[in-house]
Amino acid sequence: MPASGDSKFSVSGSINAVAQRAGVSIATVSRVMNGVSNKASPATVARVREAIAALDYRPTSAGRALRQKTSHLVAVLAANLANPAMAAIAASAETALRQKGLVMVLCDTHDRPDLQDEYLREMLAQQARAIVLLGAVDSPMLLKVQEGSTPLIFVNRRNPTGAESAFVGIDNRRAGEDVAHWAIAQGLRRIALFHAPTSSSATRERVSGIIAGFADAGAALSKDLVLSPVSGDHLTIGLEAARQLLAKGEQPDLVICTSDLIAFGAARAWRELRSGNPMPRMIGFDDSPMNEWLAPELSSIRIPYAGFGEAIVAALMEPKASLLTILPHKIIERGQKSA
Amino acid sequence: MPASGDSKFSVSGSINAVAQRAGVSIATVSRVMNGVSNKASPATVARVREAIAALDYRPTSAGRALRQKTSHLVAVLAANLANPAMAAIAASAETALRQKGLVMVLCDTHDRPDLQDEYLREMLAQQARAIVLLGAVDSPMLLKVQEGSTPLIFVNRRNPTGAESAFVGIDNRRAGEDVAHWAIAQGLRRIALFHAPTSSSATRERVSGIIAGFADAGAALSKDLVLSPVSGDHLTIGLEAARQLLAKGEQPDLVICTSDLIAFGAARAWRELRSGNPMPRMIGFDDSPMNEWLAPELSSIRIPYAGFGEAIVAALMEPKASLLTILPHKIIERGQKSA
DNA sequence: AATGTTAGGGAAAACGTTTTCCCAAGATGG
DNA sequence: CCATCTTGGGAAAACGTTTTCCCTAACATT
Repeated sequence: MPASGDSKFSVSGSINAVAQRAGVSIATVSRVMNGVSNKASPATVARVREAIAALDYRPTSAGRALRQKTSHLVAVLAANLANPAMAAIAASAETALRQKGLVMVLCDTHDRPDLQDEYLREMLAQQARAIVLLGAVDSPMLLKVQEGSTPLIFVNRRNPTGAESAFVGIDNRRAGEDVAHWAIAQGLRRIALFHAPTSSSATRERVSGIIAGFADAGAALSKDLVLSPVSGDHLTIGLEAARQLLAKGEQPDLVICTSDLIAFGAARAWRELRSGNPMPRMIGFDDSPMNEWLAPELSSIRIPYAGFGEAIVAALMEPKASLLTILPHKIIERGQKSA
Repeated sequence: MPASGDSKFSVSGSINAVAQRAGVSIATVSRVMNGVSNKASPATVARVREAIAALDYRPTSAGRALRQKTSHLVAVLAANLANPAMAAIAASAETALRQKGLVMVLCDTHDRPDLQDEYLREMLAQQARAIVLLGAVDSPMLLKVQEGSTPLIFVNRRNPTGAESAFVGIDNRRAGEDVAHWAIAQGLRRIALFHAPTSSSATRERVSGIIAGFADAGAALSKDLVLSPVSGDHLTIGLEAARQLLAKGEQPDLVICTSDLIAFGAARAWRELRSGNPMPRMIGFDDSPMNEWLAPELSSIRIPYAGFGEAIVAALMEPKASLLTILPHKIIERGQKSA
């Protein structure tokens, strides 16, 4: 039994210093830290706590990770950090994870399968506690990872491999229908739809919801007002689509865009056109946090960013309880000529 | 000497599997991976490489971190991820780090000392290779950390503790002067200045540059057009400042804002004012990537986001060579009534 | 009084790497 | 032909935790 004062020399591992100061073994220190309740008397716990505080000790994560075969890292692989909506979701996730003592590692896959795979590999090597895919894309490693034991959580876009996986997001199909019904209720008749590639389930569901919504109301969309230019980012898609539409001499009452970024791009096309065509009303999806400040004319389907963090954490903690978390969306109307 | 085929049972540690397959010891596998050149014959290297590829092996980072007392993680503590400019810098950093085999851990300190400290602690525990402070705030842990051996890199804002540290950013003072000279050259006379709290060195330097620039030209700024409301985020600062100005019945030719976010907030005040006051010309700092699409009337000092990543990595690799990295800025003019 | 049972806590193994010693055999130099 | 390097590579220590055993006392139960 070491007397509580005999610290002739300190042994390696900072936990040793704590143990020495508290006059206990490192096993006890570890147990106190991890809240193993039935293995230490209140007095011992107090002594250890004091020592931890006094030495400002925090266990080195490598040692822990090595032993437990898992780290405190939670990987968030985002498809596009330049999208303020994704950044907002990431920020919310980070706060929620932090409260559980987890650390977010944020990566930008740029929607590229190869980069996503690279990150998946790396995060497996890091023994990430879980991997959150904020806009996943189909990729070879994704298949392998879901065979492993690392929890996978899909946010916004569903698992592109088709397997059933934890999902957090809004009901995109329903949101699409809501937009259609709203447009009809507003008396808007000539409707254009600009959308991203349908490889993303979110876009696919939104588009089908919109089309179905109009069809149900007997006001089917005109095919040649539905545009989906192949192009890199959403901003450019919007710009391109708008140019194509304008080139046809069309002037819709409402432009529906499957993301706010597409709407931003489209708006630019009308703005740059000095020929006096008025900008049509527009509605997007996501309601980027900046909209309130920068896009006063853009209506949007607001997704509850702030809620994503909690939902992700819940999906992580209760893998089975919440396989599917559908958050509520709502239409934010802006730019009415008269209210 | 194990025959290359005798894998009766696999030993723990995936590196063992590789070693067995290649018919060498784990030491050799490790050496091959880490490029210790003089310790393996070309034939052996080839066999090991083959085994690594075949087994899709990647060393577990915990083992490595434990032994080497450092990880591949580079922490980036950002003051505000909702600011698209910061997000862009983070994205650039991530790409650059990735290319060096490093992994970025991105955290949002919300400009709060307590959160910054919490993250600093955590990243020390993670044995982060380096800590990048993208907008640091003064905090107790910061003092301690700089006594340690973990490299600290300050981006945008200089080390608030006053100690000399690696810095990456633009010449804010000079940028401020440039804005003043540009305004004068444009013939703009009645100038308002909205700025954030001067606790940030970036803001401080910008403000002093602006004031000096006007003073040098014999056109000193009028004190009561310089506004700096105390308020949480920059958007609100801008909104508040504009409202205060409008309440005074002032209508400036140009509003200079020390960040684009402030300008966004200010613009909103004018927009919401239905009394017909035309929106003055505005110029901000940072030139958020979205400006090109969303803020066609806002001029701005563009900082080269894309260059930050490389600069940060350089500061990391050559600690002494590049203690101070000053990147070039440039004025982006927008919203001239006639060009 | 003998026998569980439980609370409290220590010793040591285990986790997967990297790296320090070692060592054998061939090459080189005298 | 002996001594000395060099080259190639293995055995084992070390890194800082967590966790599995183990042990001792004290207490409760027959």
